[in-house]
Amino acid sequence: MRTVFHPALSDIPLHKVMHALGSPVRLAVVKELLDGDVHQGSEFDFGVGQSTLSHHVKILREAGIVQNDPEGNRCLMSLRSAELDARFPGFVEQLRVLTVAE
Amino acid sequence: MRTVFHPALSDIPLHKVMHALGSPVRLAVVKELLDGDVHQGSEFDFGVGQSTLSHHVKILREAGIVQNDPEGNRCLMSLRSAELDARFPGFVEQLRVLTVAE
DNA sequence: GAACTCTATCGACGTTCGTCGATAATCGAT
DNA sequence: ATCGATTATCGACGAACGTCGATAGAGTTC
Repeated sequence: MRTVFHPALSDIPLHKVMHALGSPVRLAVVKELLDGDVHQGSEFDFGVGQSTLSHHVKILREAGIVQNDPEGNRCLMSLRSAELDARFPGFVEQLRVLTVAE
Repeated sequence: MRTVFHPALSDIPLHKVMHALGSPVRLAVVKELLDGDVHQGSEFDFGVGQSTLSHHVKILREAGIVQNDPEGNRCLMSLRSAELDARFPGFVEQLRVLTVAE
């Protein structure tokens, strides 16, 4: 968990963000993070194994969606709301609306 | 092109829409359709072959994003804006904003 | 009806994806 | 120092994806 690389949002094309959100598991993660809090990997249970969830989190991070900080043992993560909103204005709020509806 | 099946938007989960938009070619198609007009397959050139484009259009149709009508020889298509907006309020307008920015 | 245009489908191919289990590393608690 | 919890990485596997070229059908035009 050492070298946690977070790409600049300016490097992320829209289709990559869409692709990252195009999976039930990853969308579920994002939905949890939309409350703005910092969450830990172990609190999630979306019916996939631990290594699979870790994999999905990595994809969300590399798509610029999730901020991922190791703290002690745990995998802390949160939405990169401000940066996402600067790059894709209104998109985070839109996600909030859409995921509530589901 | 006979049996053009269009799924009900109520059957489409959000992650499927996201997945459909998670490809450069398909996003480019949608971007063109955002003007609200009816477009024809042959007017697009996104650097992929004809069969590939046809494939992508099918995916967009099956994701509920595109209305696809055969008329004579041609493959006419348009955004299912109203239905999308009913199912995912604000999303079409959001797409308009985001794709203009790119 | 012959030639041409537009499109869908097919089969193929390599690539990416989603998943798992096993392993190892790190940390906290005992 | 040991145990338990949390996580990242690895190797594997089948499934899905993106692409192509070839083919065939349906319309249009001549």
